[in-house]
This record gives sequence, structure tokens and C-alpha cells, in this order.
Amino acid sequence: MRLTTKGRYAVTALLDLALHSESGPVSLAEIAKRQELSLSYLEQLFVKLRRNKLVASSRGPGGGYSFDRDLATVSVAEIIQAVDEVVDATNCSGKSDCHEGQTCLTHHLWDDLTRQIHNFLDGISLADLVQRKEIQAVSARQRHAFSEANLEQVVRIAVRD
Amino acid sequence: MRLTTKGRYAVTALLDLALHSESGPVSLAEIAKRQELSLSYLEQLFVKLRRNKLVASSRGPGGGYSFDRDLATVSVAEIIQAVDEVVDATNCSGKSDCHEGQTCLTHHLWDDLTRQIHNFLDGISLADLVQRKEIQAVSARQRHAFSEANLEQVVRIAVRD
DNA sequence: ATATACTTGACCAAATCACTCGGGTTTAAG
DNA sequence: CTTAAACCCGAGTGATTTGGTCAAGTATAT
Repeated sequence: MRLTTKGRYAVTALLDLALHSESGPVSLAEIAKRQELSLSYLEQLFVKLRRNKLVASSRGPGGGYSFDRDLATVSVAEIIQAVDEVVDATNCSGKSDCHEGQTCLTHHLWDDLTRQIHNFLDGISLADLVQRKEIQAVSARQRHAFSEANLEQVVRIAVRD
Repeated sequence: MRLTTKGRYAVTALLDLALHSESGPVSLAEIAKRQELSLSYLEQLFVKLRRNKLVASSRGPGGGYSFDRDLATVSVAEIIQAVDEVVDATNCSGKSDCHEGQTCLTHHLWDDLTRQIHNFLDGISLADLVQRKEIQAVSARQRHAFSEANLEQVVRIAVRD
């Protein structure tokens, strides 16, 4: 069963991007600072996200990432799949060859669980998350901590290091 | 997110035990052979299962494991928890201190997912699994491969190695 | 020009996984 | 009362995965 920081970071980063994308592209340095994620690690994740057409990038000063698509069409399931391969609870990657080339005793159980998880994550879009009260509250708190004014300075210093 | 072979093996082994427990205790050697699991590994798992009062053991020749409780009261969630610690999709083990001591942007999402998974696995008991058509089919196939008659021999040879 | 920002690939330490090994101890059968 | 079946237990281990870092680019807005 694969659900690691890779998938979690990707969702967090894209949600941060969604919450700050009104005024043009957002740089990874900003996201890294706000969400306390490693910049180099984020870079790896965003390569995959871009290849999977979830985001578009623009280079050069003032560049960064922006969304390619409507937020309502981007599900959490798709994000995780983009960076993390498949969410699958079976031992055989769904191939049903878990016991001497045949289905093992509990294969159907794990298969059902996988479907359950996928349905849940597929039913939640970035647009949904942006609407959520709890998330708006957390975001507000983060805006307070990193007020728009000093964020640039913070990033500048961080990048210099 | 923790859902590894440990949890899967435990459920498979207990299901095998449930399917063969009419005639007294079942030895781990039998289960290991039938389900193609490592005996030493199973031993480790059953220590935990016994400590969590899911099974009872009887030592000596003719001994083995048997159920302590009604199969309808043993949920898959409990089995996994017994051997595998907690199934938890959050990064902070549910403690909500994922971002500088406070809730991270996506905490609620992973928390909901965890609840979702737990509810699903909690709603399925060993009694349910034993009833299932697909599982009965797999079990029948296994009985055919290891007919009751030659199983003893197979186990005897395996143990000798 | 030049600094900004994305792009890519190689590399790595620490942790975890899925076991094995080598010894026990208990107890029913012969 | 001996033997062997079965459980009991802790230490160790190779392979893999995780969660990154580092170095060296390329593209582009100013």
C-alpha cells in the first residue's frame, strides 16, 4: 500500500498553489517556504506533475507554476497517481497471481479496499479542498505568519543560503 | 500509511485458520504450507495475535492455534491493528502537529481518509469473509491441491528440511 | 548580461520490510 | 520417561524504499 510523503507533499503543494495563484505563476521557492517542504524535493515532484499535465511552468524571473486545468477537474487521486504510482492495497498489484499464480484467499478483500480508497480520493477535487472551512482557516493562519510583504524577503534569504 | 504484508498475512492466516478449525487446533506448519507463508514469520505474527487475545494456543504434539472468540466479533481492522500497529494516512500519526506544531493544509483530508479506511475494515469480520463465495471458491481449490490425505506428508517433509 | 527560475540526473543515509536463524520451553504420545 | 511436535522469542540481515541533497545545466524576463 503506497501512500507516502510523496503523495501527501504533492497534494499539499498543489493546494498551496491553488490558494495563491490569483496573481500569476507561483515559484516553488514560495511553496517550499510556506509549506516547509524541501525545494529540491518539490522540484522532483513537479517534474512529474508537469509531465502529467496537471500544471504548466513558466521560466525566468517572475515565472513559476500555474494550473493547466480547471481545479474542479483535478482530483486528489490523480495527483497521487502522478507522483506516487498507484494506490493499491493488494500484494500482487491487482494482477490476481498472489498465490501460486492464482488468486490468494484475501485478494478480493484488498481489491475492494483499493477500490474504496480510490473512489474516496477520486471524489475530492482541488476545488473542493479550496472551499473547505478548515483549509481556509489553516491558509489564513499561514498568510498571517508569512505576510505577503515579508514573504519576498524570507524567500530571498532562503534562496541565498 | 501502513498496510504491508504483515497485515495481509495475518488476515490470510486467520482466515485459513477459520476455514480449518472444525477439528481442533491448527498448527502453523499447516497454515504456512497451505498459504505459502514463511513459518518463522507466521510465528512472529501469531505471538502478537495471541497477546491481543485474537487466538489461543495449545502446545505440544497435536497442538496449534484456535479461536478465542466468535468469528463475527473479529474484524479485519482489529487483526491488522494487532500485528501492524495503526492504519493511519496522516503524516503526524493523527497528532495534528504536521506543520510547525500546528495542523498542515491537508491534515483533514488524510484524517478523513484514515477514518474511511478504518470504517471499511472495521465493518468486515472473519465470519463475513468465511461466508463469501469467492473465498469459498479459493478455499475449495486449495483443498483440492492439498487434499487432507497428503497434507500431513507434505508438512512432514517440509518440517524435516 | 545577468539573475531568476525551472530541469535533470546522480547520488546517498536512514529507515523499514520481509524475512531467516538459532536457540529455547511446554506438553502429548509412545 | 523419553522423544518429538509444536509453540515461543530475540537477534540479525539483505534488499528495498524513503526522503531527501548536490551539481550542473537550460530557458527567459528584465
